[in-house]
Amino acid sequence: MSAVTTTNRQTTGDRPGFDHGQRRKVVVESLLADIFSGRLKAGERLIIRGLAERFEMSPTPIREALVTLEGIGIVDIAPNCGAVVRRVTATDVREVCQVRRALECAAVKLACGKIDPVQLEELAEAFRQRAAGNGTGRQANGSVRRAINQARELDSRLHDLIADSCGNRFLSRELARMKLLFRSFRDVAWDRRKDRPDLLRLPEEAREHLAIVEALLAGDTQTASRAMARHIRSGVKYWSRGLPGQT
Amino acid sequence: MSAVTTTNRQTTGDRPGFDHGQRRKVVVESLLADIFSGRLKAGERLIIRGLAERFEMSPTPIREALVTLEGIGIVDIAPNCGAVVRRVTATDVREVCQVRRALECAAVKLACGKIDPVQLEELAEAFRQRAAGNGTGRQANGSVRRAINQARELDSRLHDLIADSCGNRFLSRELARMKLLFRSFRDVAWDRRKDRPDLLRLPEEAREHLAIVEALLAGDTQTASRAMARHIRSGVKYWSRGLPGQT
DNA sequence: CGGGCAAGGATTGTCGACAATCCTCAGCAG
DNA sequence: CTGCTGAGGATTGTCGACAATCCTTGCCCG
Repeated sequence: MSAVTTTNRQTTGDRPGFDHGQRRKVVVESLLADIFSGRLKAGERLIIRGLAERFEMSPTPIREALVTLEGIGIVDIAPNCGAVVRRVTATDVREVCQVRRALECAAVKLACGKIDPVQLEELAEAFRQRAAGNGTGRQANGSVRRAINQARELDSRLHDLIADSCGNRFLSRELARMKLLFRSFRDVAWDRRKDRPDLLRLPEEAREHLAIVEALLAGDTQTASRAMARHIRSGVKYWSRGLPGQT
Repeated sequence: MSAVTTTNRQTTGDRPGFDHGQRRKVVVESLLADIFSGRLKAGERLIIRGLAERFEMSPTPIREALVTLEGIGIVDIAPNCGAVVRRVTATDVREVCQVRRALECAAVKLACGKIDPVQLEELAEAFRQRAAGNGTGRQANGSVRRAINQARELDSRLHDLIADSCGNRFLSRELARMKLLFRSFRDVAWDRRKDRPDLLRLPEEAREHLAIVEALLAGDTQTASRAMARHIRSGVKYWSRGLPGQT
């Protein structure tokens, strides 16, 4: 009955002790993958016994994994009521984006001048190609999907590059945590608007990215930070559109 | 043998089911208190069985509490090796402070104009009294302790007021999480330098706080943010002094 | 005398059973 | 027909025992 009665079979129980001390981790990662891939949707209940059967292990490590997910902020656990994939509201998106903006701007400032120019130039070239906005809205469906996936890929590469180069592991970890939340936001938004994907956003986003990369190449801290702020602010508008207004 | 064989007796096991569904929370809060009060020190091992006996409950909720603490970032869990109170290095302090600075500045900008002026004026008055620096270094020991506690109290009040007034619950929660880390940093620093407490820091800190409050009263976003940045930057110097250099 | 090795103890990680709690829904009074 | 009540089932939370793993210590061999 659950949405996750898929063909996934976790072969953790092959021989006893195989994953000893790693079970929690396995479950956390698998559930994250389920959430981001859309197999688990916001608001869905995570029933321990079911998960225990699916992962072929006892409820204990499952519970611990849910506690971990609660710490990440992607799941809510109500005492005696169980865990629920967090439901995302427009307010949530706005709030998290404000925090993300502060952190990404800090990261981009720190990273400025520390990033390998070759990689930056590579990204810049990719963004330049997409910034023109050629081919908007008259492609085949598969092509659209691919374009979006490529855009996501590039987005990830840029933000990861900045996070990894900022020289602050704690900040990098926080951004990674936030990225998890974002991916679920993004997927929710995508899901709600899959009938009319906002293709105009793609070249716009590429231009925003390009502005960041060029500022980084020029070593202009101020401009890079402002470009990042603009980029994230425009992301908020896109992601929060069509979401329920309040908690 | 443990440092926490104190007189604390947790009366959770009075009658079965009293704390049903709340045990993890109880343990988390109690352990946090132990860490911040110095009863548990950085590097100390958290042995499940011992904690289970102390809290009069089974190992399961204890383990879950440790997983929660790991998520907060105050404890490290190595698979099959157990949980250890995180050892803080100067690099850690610097890194966390950079993140905190970004968030606190964002919060103070958001909160500007939204805070009750009466409470601000109250705080301002308290800081003005302390900013003069009267009575530095020639007080009785108990008086010194009290002065420090009052300073901490005021510090908490200001930062909490800002966090609560910024209108962003997510940001507020992140700041609260970070505050937990900070309290442990602060206490570690205090512990390492208890022989020569840096009393000069107190009036300096009061002046920094005062600058923030006055900017908030004036509704000057820019100035408030800059004052906050300065305040946190000078905190880093104080806290990271005397800590081990690297991980 | 130093280094590798194995047995032992200590500790963690997992399990399945049971108690406590919440939710649903049928039955009944108003 | 509506609202309350309470029994039943489903689910969570807790427990104590056991298996797996790691660390220490003492021994043996080179």
